[in-house]
Amino acid sequence: MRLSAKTKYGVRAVFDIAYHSQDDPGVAIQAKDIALREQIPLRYLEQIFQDLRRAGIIESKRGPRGGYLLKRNPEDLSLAEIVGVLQGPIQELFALDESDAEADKQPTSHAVTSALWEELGTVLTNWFDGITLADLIERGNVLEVAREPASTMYFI
Amino acid sequence: MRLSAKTKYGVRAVFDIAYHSQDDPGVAIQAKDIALREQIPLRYLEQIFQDLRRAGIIESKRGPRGGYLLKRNPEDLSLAEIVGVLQGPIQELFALDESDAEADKQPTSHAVTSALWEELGTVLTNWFDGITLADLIERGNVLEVAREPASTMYFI
DNA sequence: GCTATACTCCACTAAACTAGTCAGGTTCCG
DNA sequence: CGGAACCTGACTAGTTTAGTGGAGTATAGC
Repeated sequence: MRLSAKTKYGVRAVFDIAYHSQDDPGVAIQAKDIALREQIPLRYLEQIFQDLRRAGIIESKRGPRGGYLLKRNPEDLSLAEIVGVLQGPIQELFALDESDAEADKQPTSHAVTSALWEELGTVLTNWFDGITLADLIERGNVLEVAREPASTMYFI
Repeated sequence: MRLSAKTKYGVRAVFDIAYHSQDDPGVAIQAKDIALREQIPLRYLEQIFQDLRRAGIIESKRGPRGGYLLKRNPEDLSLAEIVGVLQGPIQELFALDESDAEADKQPTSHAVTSALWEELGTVLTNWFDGITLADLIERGNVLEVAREPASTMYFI
């Protein structure tokens, strides 16, 4: 039940976009740069971005000076959404299968534990819902996380 | 990151022991009966019980009239311990690997997200810590979960 | 319009993990 | 001492994870 690398990468990547476009939200951040800064395999990162794009969390621009942008304001983007896209809905992480669920209507021990997992799902969902990208940006600012330049700048 | 079948089985199995030995905590509950009631493959259940026994959560009695017993009072046994044995420590579920952890000392985006996962781990740990077997027994009593007789009773 | 750049789509795979299964052994109650 | 019940460790089919790779498409800038 470990948190998957995909999710960790995804959250960090979205944070990276948000953090590096604080001043100018209109400029696209390139996957190449993100991969470099965040230590994520480029091809894998591209795959992750496809998921996030299809889910409407980011949008993409092709061609030279292309890249990725947040589709919404950081204040309106919760961790729950990002994690939900990359790992599946949080509430379902602890849910039972269909087959198990049927047995739960009778008062068996299933009824006790399934209620438990559902509560847990709710606790987690609320936690993830309560954290926005804006919160993460602020944390980054407080910690004075370096805002590294884009790789292309080195070659001007 | 789904909750594994092993954990779900394990929690239900321990609950089953606790629930069926409410009156007489000294009597051993047999794996065969638990497997039957809780719909768990017997051989797999035995494997789970070995983990729990080695972790000091339950103890076993061999031979005829053998079976499994809680090693502690239900009030002193938290969900955190059971889940911790079967899935690994809860705090580590969201933790990073060694390799990632090194990068976190510098103020990079890693520092932001790793702090996040640590907080999440703490939230979860606290939640699991706060639920004891005694709580589950009470829930079972409230729901009037049937206390089925041992299978051996059918053959007297 | 050409071309380099950057995203896009789809297929593939090695390694790890999950959810069991199986065979044979040990203990100990009656 | 027989058989009920737990004990130990190996084994495996199927799934998931964490990538890699190739070929294609859109576009900015000359």
